Amino acid sequence: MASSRSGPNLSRIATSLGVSVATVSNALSGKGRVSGQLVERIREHAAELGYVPSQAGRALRTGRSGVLGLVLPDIANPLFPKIAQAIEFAASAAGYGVLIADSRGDVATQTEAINRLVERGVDGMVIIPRRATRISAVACPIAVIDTASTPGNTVAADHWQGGCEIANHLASLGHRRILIIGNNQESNVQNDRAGGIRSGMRAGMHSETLWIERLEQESGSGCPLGLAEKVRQGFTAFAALSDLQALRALTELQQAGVNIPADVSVTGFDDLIWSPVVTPSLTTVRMDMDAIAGIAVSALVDTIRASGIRQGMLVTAEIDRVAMQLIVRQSSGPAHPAPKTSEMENT
Amino acid sequence: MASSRSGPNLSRIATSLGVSVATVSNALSGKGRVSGQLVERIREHAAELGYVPSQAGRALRTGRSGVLGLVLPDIANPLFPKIAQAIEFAASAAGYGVLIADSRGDVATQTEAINRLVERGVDGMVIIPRRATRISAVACPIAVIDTASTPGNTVAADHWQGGCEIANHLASLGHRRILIIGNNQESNVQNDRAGGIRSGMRAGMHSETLWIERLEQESGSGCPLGLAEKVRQGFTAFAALSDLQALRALTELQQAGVNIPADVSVTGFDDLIWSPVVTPSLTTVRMDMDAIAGIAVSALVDTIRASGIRQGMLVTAEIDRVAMQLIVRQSSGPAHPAPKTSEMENT
DNA sequence: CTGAAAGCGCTTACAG
DNA sequence: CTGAAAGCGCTTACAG
Repeated sequence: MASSRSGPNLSRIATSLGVSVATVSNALSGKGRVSGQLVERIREHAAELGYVPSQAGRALRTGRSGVLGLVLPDIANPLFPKIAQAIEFAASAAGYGVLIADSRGDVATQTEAINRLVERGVDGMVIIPRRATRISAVACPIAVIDTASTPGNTVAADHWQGGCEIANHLASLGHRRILIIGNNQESNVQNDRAGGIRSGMRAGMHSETLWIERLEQESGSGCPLGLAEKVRQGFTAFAALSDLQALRALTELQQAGVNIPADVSVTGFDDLIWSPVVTPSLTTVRMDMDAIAGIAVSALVDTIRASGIRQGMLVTAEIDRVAMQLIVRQSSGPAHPAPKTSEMENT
Repeated sequence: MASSRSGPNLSRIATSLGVSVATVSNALSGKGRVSGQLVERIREHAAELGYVPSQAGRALRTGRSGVLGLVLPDIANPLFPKIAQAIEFAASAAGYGVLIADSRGDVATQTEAINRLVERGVDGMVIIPRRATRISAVACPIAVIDTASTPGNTVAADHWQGGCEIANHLASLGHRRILIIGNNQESNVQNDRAGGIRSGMRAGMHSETLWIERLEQESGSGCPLGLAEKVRQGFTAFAALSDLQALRALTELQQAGVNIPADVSVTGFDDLIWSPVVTPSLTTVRMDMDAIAGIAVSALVDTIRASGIRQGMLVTAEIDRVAMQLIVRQSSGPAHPAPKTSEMENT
């Protein structure tokens, strides 16, 4: 039994037109020298027949599949829709398809996911590594999107600078005591963001950092963060390292009767889908995923086009960190010395 | 220039072992009759050499790419991570890769996205159609995931029954006046959910429905929903048709000083990532995406394996609607006749 | 400007 | 049990 393609192939077009397959191929790809008239006739006929070129044939011959892999070790990440959309868009514009692979949060399976993609013959891949995972040698060019501070990185949002934006914003509103709320202390991204916030603070400002995962290990998953107590201690700004944590903070504070932004300000990171929709809408910092995806994909594509040999190599880009942009919404406002702020002095 | 594969191929293994490629192929696939000893030697050697079979060669020969397409016309949808993860998992377990395609919300480009996948030679595809889009004939088997009430459907969550679950839950808590909050009236999914809620209400219960998109067309995007006013009118339960709208309702009510669940209950749909994390955590209804994806993918794979001819046909499954499961969390509680509920009588 | 031919890596009847 | 051979659809030097 042979292949079971339904549509016509080059050979069918060729015989039906009384020319050679080579000529048809050349006419369709615009490569070889074919007379204008013939080109037109061939293209017309191909369109009539509904010719769809076989990727398999082309891939086998050229050694290129025209497909890029996207490895997302944490597909449950709420940023995922934006990432996937941006990568798919950039890849599609460059003529590539996108094959996804997920390691379901398991660090061990990341390698397996990568191998599956290699077996499927991807020409290259975009990897967003889980936490501090280092990517070992892979049989194709790879672009890594992570924090700029991670070594072996192709492109990243400038999370540190994003943190600075938040700190500046809060400082200019008059906030002096900031509670940074992160999820996981091992995350490079979250660490950079927190570092940026701290480094962007002005003289006389004070910050503490609350890591939710650590707290939950002691107090159980979904436990309260005790933010009302922090308000009593004089914190007037809650700077979460992701919009998910910001949302958690926002609702916990609201439930405790704290008014946002009259009493305290809340900020997030990433401009996730709910940020503009909650009340009050969330001040946050956005990364330009389209720019990042565009840089990663074009670096990858350049390498693929240039190299005859498919090697395992980390691709680099000219611009390797993309600025984040502050989006001021209603959840942040001027700091008013709270009524109960008497304790502020003695800490 | 020939193909630029880096690794060894069947021929290399064959000559290096002094056997034929056919035998190597048979040994590796376990198909033809090869002596146990030889099989072992071949496998060992292949592993040593790090042999990775060429999908392109196999695809060209068999006419099967081993890849499934996933068409998501609205990749920004917050359900997307769950869908993509579930499909990828099911496909991967069945030995298939997943190629994603997005039409960026544009109805017109849906067809284009589908065509791109066909050109890449997918063996079949899973389509989650945008709104009420009908899928026209496609050159490969397709599985459609939508509402059960949509004609031409492979499998779906039973959104109607999910609505009933919500209505039952609220009824048993003593709620009588329910505000249903949806986004778009054109959505089949949202209509089914709303219909389920209405049909699940008991005698003496009353509901109204608020469509956000329509409201925003008049009052501008991001406008308040006026829920505090609804509370004054005696509504004690707010049943959103998605967790995103539930979140919007929850924060708007909290901001207005309404206590949840003491004063009113809020419920959602889909168990999105933030549902367990907000305060109070959100009562919602979950669909078993793994089950749905499993059914869609296996129906697809069965058809692909069975049919020699790659035709455009809608695949059907034995189970075509999967029950949704109520998850009771803290945002819903017993209805107390509110202090200002005097108006309840006269409406 | 056009065509004949080779070959990418694989699988599958078929012959031995 | 093992091998020789054909052929999937395409592209690309090369010859004419």
